[in-house]
Parts: sequence; C-alpha cells; structure tokens
Amino acid sequence: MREATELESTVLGVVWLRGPCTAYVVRQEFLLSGSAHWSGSAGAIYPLLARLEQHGLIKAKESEWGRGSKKEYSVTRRGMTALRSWIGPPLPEWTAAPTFDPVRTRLSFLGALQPEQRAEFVAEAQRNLERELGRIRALVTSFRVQDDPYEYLSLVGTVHELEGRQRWLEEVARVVSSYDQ
Amino acid sequence: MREATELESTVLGVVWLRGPCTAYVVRQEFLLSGSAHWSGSAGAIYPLLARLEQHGLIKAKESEWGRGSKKEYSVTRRGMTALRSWIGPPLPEWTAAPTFDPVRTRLSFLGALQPEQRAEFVAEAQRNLERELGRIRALVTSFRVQDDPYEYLSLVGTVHELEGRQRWLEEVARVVSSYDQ
DNA sequence: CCGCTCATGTAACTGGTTACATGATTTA
DNA sequence: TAAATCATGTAACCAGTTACATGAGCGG
Repeated sequence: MREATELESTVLGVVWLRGPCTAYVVRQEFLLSGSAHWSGSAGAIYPLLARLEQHGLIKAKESEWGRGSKKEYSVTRRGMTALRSWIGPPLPEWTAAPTFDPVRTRLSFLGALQPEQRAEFVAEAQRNLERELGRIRALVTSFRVQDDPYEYLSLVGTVHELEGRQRWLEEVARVVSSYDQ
Repeated sequence: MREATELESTVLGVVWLRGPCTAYVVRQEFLLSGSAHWSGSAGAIYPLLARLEQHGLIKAKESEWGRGSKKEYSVTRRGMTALRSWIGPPLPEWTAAPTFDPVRTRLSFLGALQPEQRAEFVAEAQRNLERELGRIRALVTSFRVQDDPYEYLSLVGTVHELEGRQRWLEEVARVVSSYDQ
C-alpha cells in the first residue's frame, strides 16, 4: 500500500484516542476542532474508515441501531504499529518547516493595497487574532489536564503559535505605520 | 465563476510581485519557498495560469523562444481588483484560526508511544526546529529589505511562528520529562 | 560538448469536497 | 411533539499530484 496521507494517519490517531467509537464521533472531532484544515466531511471520513478497515489497521464491532446498524471502530495491533511509526521518531524533515498561514501569505502582497487599506488590514488581523486567542485560552482554562496531558499540550501549542503571530503583527504594525505615516 | 482557491489567488499575487514573468518563474517561487504546503508542480501551475488568463485576470505576452514560444504573464486591471479583494480587508474569519502543524497533530497522540520514545520525539522535534530556524534566520539576514518590505515581513513572520513553536516545545519537554521521570 | 538552468506542457489518477439522502434516539 | 443530536452513507465533481516528455540557451 502507498504511504498513508496525513488525514488517514490522523483519523487512525483519533480512533485510538476516542475508540471504540463511531465514524460520527471521528467526524465531530474534526468538525469541532476549529481548524480550517480539517473539514471532516462525510465524503472524506466514511470511505477513509472503510479503507483503514480493509487494510487491517482498525476493526469494527457492529451493533444494532434502529432498523440498521452502528459501527464502533477500534485500532488493531497492526494499526498501533502503523500509528507509532507515523508519529515518530523519526520525524520527516518537512514537519519542521513553517506552516501555511493565510494571513502571512496575503501580507506578502500588501504592497498591492493603498496605505489606508494596509493599515486596516493589519488592524483587522490583530482584532481577529485577539478574538481567536480569547476563545482558545478559555478552552485551555476549562480543559481537564489529567484527562489527556498530550491533547492539552497540543491545545497549548495553538496558543503559542497565535502568540507568535501576535508578536509578529505588532512588528508589522510598527513597520507599516512608519512606512505610510 | 466560483470563488478562487488559495493557490489561484496566491499565484495571481506572485505574477503581480514578479511580473511580467513566465510560468517557470512562478513555479520556482513555490518550489524554493521551503514550504510543504506549496508543491509548485507543473501539473498544477500551467493549467492554473491558463485558467487565470481565460478569466481575464492575467494577460500573456508571447515571445519567440527556439522553435516554440515563451509566455510572460502580467496582471490585468481586473486581476488587480481581484487580488486586492482577496487580500482584504475584510479578512475571512477562518484566517485567524491556528494553522495545520504536523508536529502538533502528532503530539496529541504521544500517549501511544513508550516513555523513552516520547522524550526522543520531543528532542528530535527541537533539533529539527533549531536547524530550520537557523536556515531561515540566515535568509532574513541576507534579505535586502528595501527590495520589498512586505516579503521581508512575511519572512519575519515565519521566524515568529517557529519561535512560538520553540517556546511550546520547551514547555512540552518539561511536562513530558516530569510525567515520565 | 557536457551539464545546468530555463522553458512548456500533458495524461492518468485520486483524495477530498459539495451536496444530497435517510432515519433513529434523546432531550427540553 | 418538536428540535437537536446521533448515525450512515453515496454520487458527481475537481483541484492538485505524479510521472512523463521535450527541447533551447548558456557557461565552462
């Protein structure tokens, strides 16, 4: 089999973390993650889980549900090996590269705007970021660390990333206003 | 026409920034960006530029090159309008969300590893990050700011992001070693 | 004249999106 | 009893990937 995609491996991880669980639960994990990267569309998740099962990385236990049935997936031993080998170490080199940040991408073309628009772009980015940081810090506060320290640390990682972006936008604001004063 | 994808708008931006330029130059921009997000594959870029031209956002000036020809693209007035409206303000809300960080994703499943493997995962992530930061800081130093202040600021943004990740990994290292001592 | 860079594409494929379709269970 | 949530899928589509194919210009 070809190498697993990031989505496939991540789904495998979610099944391990939440399992035994249904496809529905896996979807919710992505839908509620608040990330633009993970859509969690049914058309992606259902066939993907079927694929993982075919390859013996997860197994389903069917139980009755109304007229139909409901499938609870859990990770097999082969699946655990695959999961561990995906997580690393070793980590693929590309994982150290900067991520895709849509604000940063747009900013490289800021010269295409008028000075007033430039200032407003930066101000709006700062406001949006502030709001998002508030939202996530509230999540951090309400998180029960003992439930899963690694999920907690992962969430804390998003805070650090956004704080980095915040420092950057402060620098950007200074430079932009000094250029356009 | 449907809304442009991020790649389409970014290519439009690159043509504006580097233009008039060939498809080859656009590809190099993505290939040398060092980002895992932008592949810059020919199969993506060539049809995409043809699409942008069909929609009147860029125009090509053909010149002879050997037996064939070479196309230099530049952004049309309609293209400039589209570019400005994509950059914002206003910025779509999702642009404020945390990005997709493959290290963070893997870390949420760190509980699947053995304690020694966990420590090694974090240590390797830190080493890789250090290397990447060194590489990018060298780029920042060699950058001629006056050439394009916004490209420069965009590059500085990647440094801030990686520094955020660095602070986070230090916290992670502390927590992980205290759990697993 | 060799190797590198500049230059342009296409064909087959596929992972993931969008949109649709259905019904059971729980809770206010 | 109405609304929200839990639950499972499929069909059409398409943007982007992989891999292939070709050739000119240029520096040493």
